[in-house]
Amino acid sequence: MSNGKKSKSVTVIDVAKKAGVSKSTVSLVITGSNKVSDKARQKVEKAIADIGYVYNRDAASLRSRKSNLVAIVINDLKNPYSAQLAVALEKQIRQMGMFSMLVNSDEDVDTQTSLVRNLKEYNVAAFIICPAPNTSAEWVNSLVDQGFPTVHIMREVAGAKVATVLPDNSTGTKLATQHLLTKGYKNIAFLGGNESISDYHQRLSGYTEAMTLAQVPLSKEFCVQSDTNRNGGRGAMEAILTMTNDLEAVVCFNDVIAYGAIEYMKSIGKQPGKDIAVVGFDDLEDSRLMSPALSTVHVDANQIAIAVCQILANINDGQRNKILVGVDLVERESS
Amino acid sequence: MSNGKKSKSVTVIDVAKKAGVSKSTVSLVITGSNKVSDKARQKVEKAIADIGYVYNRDAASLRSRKSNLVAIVINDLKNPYSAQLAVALEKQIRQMGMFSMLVNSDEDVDTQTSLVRNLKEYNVAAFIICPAPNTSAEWVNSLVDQGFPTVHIMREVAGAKVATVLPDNSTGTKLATQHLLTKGYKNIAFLGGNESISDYHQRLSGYTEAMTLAQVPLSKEFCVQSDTNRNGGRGAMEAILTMTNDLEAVVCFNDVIAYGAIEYMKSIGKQPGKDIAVVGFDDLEDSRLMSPALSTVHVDANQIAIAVCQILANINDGQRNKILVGVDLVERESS
DNA sequence: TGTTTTTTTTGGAACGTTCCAATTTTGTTG
DNA sequence: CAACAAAATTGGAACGTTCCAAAAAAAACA
Repeated sequence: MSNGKKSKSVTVIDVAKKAGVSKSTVSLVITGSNKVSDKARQKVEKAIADIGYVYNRDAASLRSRKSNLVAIVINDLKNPYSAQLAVALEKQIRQMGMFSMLVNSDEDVDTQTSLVRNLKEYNVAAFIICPAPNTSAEWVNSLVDQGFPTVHIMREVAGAKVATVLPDNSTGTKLATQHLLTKGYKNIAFLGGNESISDYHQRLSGYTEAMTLAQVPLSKEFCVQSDTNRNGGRGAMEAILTMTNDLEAVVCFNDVIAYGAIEYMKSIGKQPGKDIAVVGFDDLEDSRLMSPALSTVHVDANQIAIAVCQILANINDGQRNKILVGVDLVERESS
Repeated sequence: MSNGKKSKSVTVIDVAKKAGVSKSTVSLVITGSNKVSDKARQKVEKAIADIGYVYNRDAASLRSRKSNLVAIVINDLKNPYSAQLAVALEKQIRQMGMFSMLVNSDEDVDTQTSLVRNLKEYNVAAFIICPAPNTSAEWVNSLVDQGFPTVHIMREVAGAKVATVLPDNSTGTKLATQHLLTKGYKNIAFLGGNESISDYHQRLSGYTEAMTLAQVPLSKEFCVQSDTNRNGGRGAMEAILTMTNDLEAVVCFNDVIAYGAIEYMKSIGKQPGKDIAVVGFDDLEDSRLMSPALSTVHVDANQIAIAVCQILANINDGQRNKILVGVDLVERESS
């Protein structure tokens, strides 16, 4: 890519000449001002089309000190829920008249740091970040203090003074667990996830709360941590089934874990929903389509995106709220 | 997001003052020039750190007419293979010293048009596009003619004069089909996909070529088109199984289709790999992890990303090559 | 040391836009 | 139609950087 240098470009002055007006008028038309006559506007618009003019946002942004670029820093694009969320955010941001750019930290905090450093140089108007593990509160706070409007999603960073949008994790697993309890199961395990991410604690607490409320004794062996991928779910299910024969149901940290768990069950001839009930978390598209369809906690990505944009729209008020987005239990064949 | 306007910023001049040199020297340090003394460089670097200076790429890009932003326009981020590809591209682009921004057209050609129009305004150095269905050759050609280095990936646009990187689709399905033929199967169907995307034809042709070479008669009913998602695969398998009882094996348009097909098979008590052999295309991570593991055609996203970057690095030579990236058949339990 | 060569540093102009204050045009009113 | 108010238009300055040609400093040489 030798350099990416462009030859000389068509500017607002060329447009002005062609349209027989001043560059200022052209600028007013471009920025959609209402203090320009229809006649002038039409002349300018025609000239722009004729001459093949391309707006230069670098110049505009330099001069006006404004930007309509919103950066979305996703932790792991390969995760289907992250992708879904990214798409929802992109759509919502575009509806605000902003332009979104997506980057992927790949769960690596150094990559995240480097990405954000670069994005600052590009003069982004706001950051939407799903923080990588080990993101430090100091780093986040300094970003905010530098004046960059910032919203965290999905995960909390302890000690960070930043607006955050989360699904109501604990209510989700609580609903899931109560659903299983209502069906009469007592030996219910909590499967997968691991302590290094904030939502693990929240989801685990919903499970323990429901169990405690129902006065069902908790056992440590019934909480098996794992990597948050399919393999992790498979391994976690294997681990628990080697420990006990009485398992009746599992609440999984997320759908992908549930997929792995179900796979292991099937491989040893156990039927999900019959031999062992399974509930997931996220409600990925596949969960509805698979067979047996997976019961799961639905987290609406659009609602999260909307909440994020509401915060961004009012961020100058200095709000640093935490918004919990509601979740629903979706009962399907696996429970 | 009222506006995103920043207060007055620390500039290269402030750094110069602090370091006791001229702004030109600061600029040389920032851009990594080698014609600056170590002493000066150190002073500048210290000043930058002390004063909290942030490089303004808008100004730099305006003045230098260069950019190191590469736009990746993905057709459908929710598709797991697309996400994998996006991540691989991002990584490779970063290794070139460029910065990538990702946007999603969601298979909609109007969205794609609008995104690219915007990205031009942001002065991107290059476009990597996985074209949405119905992308017109004129549009692509005009983009290229305007001087924007452009590479298409995964899909061809008929008549477009643009560098393109594709997996060797026809070889992939040919290998898959020959593998099934070698196992002694004759009644082999081609499942899923649809004519509106260019790779469908290529993958179908690999299948027909292998069948023809082996002198196995082709039947039209054995090519069932479908949506390219899990549901589509399920429906396609159902459709073919209501037509015939003799089906021995299927070559699927991609892995996701294969997942749906397998799901339907299981739901009616047929075992993939035993009753009917199944081969996919893409080699998603799940294909290796699922049970039975899916035989499939492996398409290495990293290789595609590398090929794309090679083209970008030499694009000023006016190359508009088509690069076919090699594929491998991965034999697993499903066949 | 004086002279030449090489390396390093420098101030002003330029990139394409928006802002601003001032000017011109248009519209309104008595 | 004159006098004023409102609306529309305008040219120059500014945003923060890089480029360039020229000056200054350092190094090399006789």
